[in-house]
Amino acid sequence: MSSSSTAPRRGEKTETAAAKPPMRDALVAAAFQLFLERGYEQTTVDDIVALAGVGRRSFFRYFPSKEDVVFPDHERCLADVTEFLAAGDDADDPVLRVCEAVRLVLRMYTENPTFSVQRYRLTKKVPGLRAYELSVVWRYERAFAEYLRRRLAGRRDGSLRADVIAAAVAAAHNNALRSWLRSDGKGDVGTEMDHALGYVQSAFGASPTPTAPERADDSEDVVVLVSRRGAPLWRVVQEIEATLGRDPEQG
Amino acid sequence: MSSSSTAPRRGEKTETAAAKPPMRDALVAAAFQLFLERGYEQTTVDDIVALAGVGRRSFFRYFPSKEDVVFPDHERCLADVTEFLAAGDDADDPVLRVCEAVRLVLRMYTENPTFSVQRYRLTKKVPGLRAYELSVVWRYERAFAEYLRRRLAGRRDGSLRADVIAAAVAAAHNNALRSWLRSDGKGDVGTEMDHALGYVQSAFGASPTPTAPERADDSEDVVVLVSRRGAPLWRVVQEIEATLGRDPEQG
DNA sequence: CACCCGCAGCGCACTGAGTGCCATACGGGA
DNA sequence: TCCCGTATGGCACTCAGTGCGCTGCGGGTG
Repeated sequence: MSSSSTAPRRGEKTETAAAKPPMRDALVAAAFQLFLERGYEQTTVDDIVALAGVGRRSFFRYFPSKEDVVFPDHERCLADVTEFLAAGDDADDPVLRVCEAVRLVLRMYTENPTFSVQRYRLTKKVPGLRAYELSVVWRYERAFAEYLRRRLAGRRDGSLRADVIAAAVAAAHNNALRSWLRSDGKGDVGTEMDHALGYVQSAFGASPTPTAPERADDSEDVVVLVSRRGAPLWRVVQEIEATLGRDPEQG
Repeated sequence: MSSSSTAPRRGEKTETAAAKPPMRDALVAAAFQLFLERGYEQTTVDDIVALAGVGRRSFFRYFPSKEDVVFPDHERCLADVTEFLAAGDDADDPVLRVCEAVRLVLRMYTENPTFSVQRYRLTKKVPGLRAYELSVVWRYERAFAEYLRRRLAGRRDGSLRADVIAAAVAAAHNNALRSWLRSDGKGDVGTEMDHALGYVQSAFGASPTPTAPERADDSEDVVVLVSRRGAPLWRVVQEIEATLGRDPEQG
């Protein structure tokens, strides 16, 4: 399932090579085998440890709860995302930085398509797992929001913008990811993700292709604005600010 | 706490007036009393039913889980929101409709400020409750997204837009609500919520004050657009479409 | 070599949430 | 008076999760 697909039998000491934590992987493999053939709720932790040939207590040393075994790599991924955001340069666009960060999450899914699809089917059926996945996804969103809050600190509505943009990016990611998972991992997620994130960026006024400004010519910024009938002046101003993604008092 | 603040003693039959489900309210009151004085995890269901003077089995007849007693009115509110969205006219702006719907949720909080603030403090401290609240909030977001998906069906990126806008509206709501809850329920949530939702509307191209177009003069629509250096033509077109909130092939 | 120490896993017993089943009490209608 | 539907209480059970102490192994040190 995840790297080591066969559960090493108990008693084998120091496997030939690979698998740093054999026990952990064995538990994940055993758990998914049972989840897929009987269902999540019909599988007890005792069943899992019996199949894996380990003690019950060991399960809870590797996974704080039964739900955690379904998301064995999110903890690591969240750390990667946090680190990536912390290492960012203050020069680059915050929204783009978050969009790049969310691709790290996508990569975690695409690295193991069959595993991801199986998990998706599982979480779709079991309400408890859906709720748990929600709390997992929420932590990514919090990481995005906190990063944006730092970067937008001092700007008008910085906190609000941070929350909304983080939510929008996460939603776009989930939309593209779910579409890919529904199609059993076939198709080009990357392009779909780019498209979804491009929509978010356009909504929040970041240039859509910054890292590779396709066919950048030498034209200056052109300001055009859409105002509806009856929109008061302050709204027009706010619209410009929102589109520019910055406040008048700050560069 | 919620309507009936004192727990009716067991044995009293058919209270004088008010309180349709006395048992339910008594359980909520007893639960919060204990949660506040000992903490959530330090309170067992047995403690709650003992204080309320009812049988343990009755607790789980009214609340599917211990967590549910913390959010006693969300089920009703979710039904209200769903009904409100279903009853919508096809003429009005979908984004605005969702913004109105989210105000129903806000109202549920503001109807009982002290209760809401207490619950906020509780959920902030207890990770399990935060996770549960997440799944509750997620159901509102799903209701928004499904409504938007229906309304945006056929338009380009309809599903994507629905998800992203729903997430943005929910995030704006949460931002304003949390700010209000942090300040112990003081201050004008309504205005803050309007401001937050206005930001979302401006980002997704809805006119910010549609129900009351303040100072509507007779000016025609003016199209202005912000294009960055190097943005290709298709991006400019997409920007216009996004700002207008509709597709060229549709009205 | 003997000793000690730390780590990884194991076993056991316990708490507490959640469920199924049945008994009971109340109230209304035939 | 009997019957029946509903609301509640009580009991026993499963299972997730925890605390504690035991064991065995490997590695360092005298």
